[in-house]
Amino acid sequence: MTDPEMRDGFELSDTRRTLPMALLRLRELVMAEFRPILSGHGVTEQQWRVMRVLFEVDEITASDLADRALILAPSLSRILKTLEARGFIDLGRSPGDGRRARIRLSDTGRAFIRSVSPESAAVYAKIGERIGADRLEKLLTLLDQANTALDENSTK
Amino acid sequence: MTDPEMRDGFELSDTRRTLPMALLRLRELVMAEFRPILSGHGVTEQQWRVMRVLFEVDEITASDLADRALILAPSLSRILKTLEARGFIDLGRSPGDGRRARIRLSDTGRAFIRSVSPESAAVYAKIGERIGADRLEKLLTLLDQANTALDENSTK
DNA sequence: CTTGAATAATGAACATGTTAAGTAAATGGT
DNA sequence: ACCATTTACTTAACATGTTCATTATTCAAG
Repeated sequence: MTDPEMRDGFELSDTRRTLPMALLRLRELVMAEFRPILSGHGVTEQQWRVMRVLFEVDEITASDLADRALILAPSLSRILKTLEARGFIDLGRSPGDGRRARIRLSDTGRAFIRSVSPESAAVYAKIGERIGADRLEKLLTLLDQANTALDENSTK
Repeated sequence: MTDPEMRDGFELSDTRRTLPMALLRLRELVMAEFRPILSGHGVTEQQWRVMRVLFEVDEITASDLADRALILAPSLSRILKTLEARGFIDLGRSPGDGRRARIRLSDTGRAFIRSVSPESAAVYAKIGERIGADRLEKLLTLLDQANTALDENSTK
């Protein structure tokens, strides 16, 4: 414990009620439900995220993929190698710009997503029920608003 | 893109509006503000989290510390070694139970926390302003409620 | 057309996440 | 007292996070 008398306005908040911890805690609880499914199919959470994005876009650059999957470029490089080795994706180069990678989900990868989707969607639905549909909606909205608020005066 | 006609009630949500992604995205934005401070003082986010908890409890077990800092036991083992090598913590064994570790923040560690606290608290306050005080409160409350909802029928 | 700066991706090094296996100390029955 | 089980922690192995350096292209002057 800290001395209760030294209150100068710059104390740290209780670790149990800070935004970063609250976000991390909930995320861990949610992912604890998904992880068994994914590992049961032999993919990590991040590999799944990458393929999910690819499932939505048909073709994308590494930078854009990294942005949308919330994965740093160096991590993505490694993940793409793994996914290509498994035949889940096709890697190429952008015709117009030789620096850019062109990434696509293969038919195998697409079939894989489809095969895991029902389980994943079912778990997500169950989570939604436990939290409560309207509460979840409010939460997503607030998260989105906070996101926008912090993203504005960013370095971009 | 997926065929729009195959809607069987088990489709995946748009990756940009799922709870795990929203939580991760906001967390990354928040931590992006803190990371420069912490790395400027030579500690990682996780090391800081561990020391923050130790700052609050004076003495704790490895398991309990792992729970409160949201760090898995194997990671914690490594982190504790690092922190001990820097002289930030004192490691011992519980007198009553030889299996349990007894972990305490050293005076050096305590002084370190105090020296970084003002910057950390200032950043947290700035984030609170950007998001809005009442919105942040609502967010923390919702996060806590969702947390409780998912934690109840857990395996414990 | 050449060269220096910017961009996209990768490689390297170390810290952490994640799961499984291993070790040592307590616990509960017999 | 003995022994199988449980508990608390540690190691190991591999994937990812994080920062910095490097390579390959492209771009932008000049």
